[in-house]
Amino acid sequence: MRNPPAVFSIAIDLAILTIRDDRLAVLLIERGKPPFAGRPALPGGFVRPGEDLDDTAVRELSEETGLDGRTLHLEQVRTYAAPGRDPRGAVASVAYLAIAPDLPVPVAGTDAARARWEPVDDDRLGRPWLAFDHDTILADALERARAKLEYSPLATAFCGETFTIGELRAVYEAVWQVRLDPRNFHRKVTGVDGFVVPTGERRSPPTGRPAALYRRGDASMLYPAMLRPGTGRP
Amino acid sequence: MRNPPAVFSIAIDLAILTIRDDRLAVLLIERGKPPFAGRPALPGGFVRPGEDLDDTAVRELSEETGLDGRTLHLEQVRTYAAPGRDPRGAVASVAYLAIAPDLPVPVAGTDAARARWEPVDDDRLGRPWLAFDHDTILADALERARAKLEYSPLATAFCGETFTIGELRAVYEAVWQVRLDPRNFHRKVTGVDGFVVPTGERRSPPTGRPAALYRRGDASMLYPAMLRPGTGRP
DNA sequence: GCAAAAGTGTTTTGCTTACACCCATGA
DNA sequence: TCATGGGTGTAAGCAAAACACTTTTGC
Repeated sequence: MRNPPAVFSIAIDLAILTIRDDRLAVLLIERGKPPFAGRPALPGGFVRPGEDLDDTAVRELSEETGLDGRTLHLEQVRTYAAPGRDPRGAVASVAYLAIAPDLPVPVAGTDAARARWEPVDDDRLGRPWLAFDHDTILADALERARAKLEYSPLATAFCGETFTIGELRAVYEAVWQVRLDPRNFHRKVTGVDGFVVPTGERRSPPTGRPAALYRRGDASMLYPAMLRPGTGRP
Repeated sequence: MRNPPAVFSIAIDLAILTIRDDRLAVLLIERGKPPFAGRPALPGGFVRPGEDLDDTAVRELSEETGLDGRTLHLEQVRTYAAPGRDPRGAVASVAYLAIAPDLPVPVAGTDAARARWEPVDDDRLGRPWLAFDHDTILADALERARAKLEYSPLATAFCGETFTIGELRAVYEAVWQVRLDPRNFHRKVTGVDGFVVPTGERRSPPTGRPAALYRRGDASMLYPAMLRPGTGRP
């Protein structure tokens, strides 16, 4: 054939996000060998024969963090295959976004010793940081998460089984990097049909009135949407 | 290595959408050889060595339709790599969504003889239709287009350089498969900052008052958004 | 004049915002 | 009783939906 197809390995790279200390954090590993030895990178690994992409994502999530990808939110973001993006050769990367509740610490696992949570902020994303093109991948995954908070119940994936409205608000504030009015937020969230349902339980904060506990409802889309402030005009 | 990476060819498959006779249409080719010989399929082809995914998409678009991908809207949707999705072996497919103005007919090109526009409706998408997993790919690409009409000026990509508000409304109606109130639509569209700008010209329809012509503005996001009706509650 | 499409005005209803205010708890 | 976060009330402003109405063309 005059124009033979290129041949690729396909890697899955995971942007695993959580909220720690009210700040957005991403799980990174320190690369042990070249290329980019010693540099932080998104965890990931190669698709094996007979595996679908989602399977690889679940497996890598488990191997790198001990997290169970079948119970976590996990979604494909996009694919990167620019020539030269991986010095080792033709490697396409399929990026996945994963959302985890606040965890004690990266759990034991094959590669967990090299893993750590790192805070993410717009400042850090503006400067070169991660190995390969992982800065771009992280930025794209984060933008996906930011957008999906608006019209999907994704924010609940950052929370445990039950959560308070205040915790849910902390998720929105950390991911969007904005301050939201607690009073309006409360009304908005509880007014969206199927977003959260009260459990009847309460939880006492360190100080202050106990907050009602909620669990995730069955809505897959939010209506009305939780629109980001500032997306509008000046 | 105990778990060697799988090796893939990567294909680009294009969901090229346009509006013809006020109906949404997709460009399909008839497959000439097995697998799926004689079945309709999305146009596409393999990534070549040294090519980035976007480059392949632009090249294939040109080869199959004569369209210039550099002037058209073209965006990656997602990647499919389920084992067995291509009987020929390990082929991953990166789906692209392309939007074209109404064209006379698929233009001459390498494979253009096999290409044709086919109307798309929800009815047809419900039944098996295309080769490979292209039904799924088309459905995902279409949903992407439907969603982006809400918050981006994507609809203008279906129109020529200049267009009337009525033509723009026809785009929304065809893609969303709904009827929109012409009067409210007019006000909404012209009220969105940077969506459309008047050229000062007019165009006479077969019958009726001449409509003002507009061209695309410089907004990249719409505010307020053009929300789909019916997404809400009953 | 008539049909057809363009475009404006008006009213109702619902969501967002801003902010005052009350509630329940630990120290 | 005070600080702190939880939660409700209210009013202004904007946007969407529904629909009456006027404008401007071809025939």
